[in-house]
Amino acid sequence: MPELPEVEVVCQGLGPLVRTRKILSVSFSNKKLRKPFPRAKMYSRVEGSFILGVERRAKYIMLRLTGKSVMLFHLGMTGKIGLFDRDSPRRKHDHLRFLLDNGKEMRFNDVRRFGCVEVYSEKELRENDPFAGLGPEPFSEDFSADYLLNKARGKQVPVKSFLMDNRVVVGLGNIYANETLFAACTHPHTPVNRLSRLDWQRIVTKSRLILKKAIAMGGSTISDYENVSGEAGYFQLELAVYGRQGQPCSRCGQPVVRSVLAGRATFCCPVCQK
DNA sequence: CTAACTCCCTGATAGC
DNA sequence: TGCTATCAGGGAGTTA
Repeated sequence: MPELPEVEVVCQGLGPLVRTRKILSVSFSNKKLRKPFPRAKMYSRVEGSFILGVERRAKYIMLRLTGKSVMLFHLGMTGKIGLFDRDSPRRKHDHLRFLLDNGKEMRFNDVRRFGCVEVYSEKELRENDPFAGLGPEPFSEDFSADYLLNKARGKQVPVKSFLMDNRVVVGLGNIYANETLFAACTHPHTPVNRLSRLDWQRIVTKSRLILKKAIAMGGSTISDYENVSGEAGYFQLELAVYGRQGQPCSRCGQPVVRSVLAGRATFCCPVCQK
């Protein structure tokens, strides 16, 4: 489900709903997510704490808590966070429930269980940074044509796989990597060492444009993404190539072609993207 | 080292 | 109706 725009929309929606709220108790399902629940830390660091704020880093949702604690959520492919009345019926695949001091419950639901939840103290965060090794945020100055040109030196990975690599840049997943390359007129299979500084500049500019627009439109709902209020996004209506194999390219009318790159569905217009 | 492949898991959909 | 195969927004780990 969620790439940078979807995670950003969730964070923006969640913040006002939970900021200043106290977490009274935590409940777990009997199935583990990608990693086992950090139960001990949930009881010692999360229960009884207040939520100070919600931020996004890469595709993580970060809740800052009193007591110098941080709780991280990763939505994986099908993770969802929502606010519900404490007595409302639980849904299938609700794996975590946080009872708040206003009668609401924050619930983490994840069908495929590729998501995860972690709890850190600020000290642990500094000493054992879970974000170490991640590349820059797409909207940061560090994400530049020069940076990419340098990072790509001597590598032959296809540019689409490169953009989806967290160590290169965070937040771009399969949808937005495909869309960025279409907008930048760059073929997804191009080995990265063949791209010029100008090519990279186009990629930087277009990726930011697309991510920004996707955030403004509430993200892309392909099958089941929804924001904290259970609403779908609209950016899927704007997708130029993702999922559109056989349909005419919006620029030249030739059919969009689907291929597979590193096991991921890849879409491009072989005429417009060189 | 790089790049490709495999696996984690459930559910929707297509084809027989 | 029901079976089987394929595919899905991510990412970590293994293999050649």
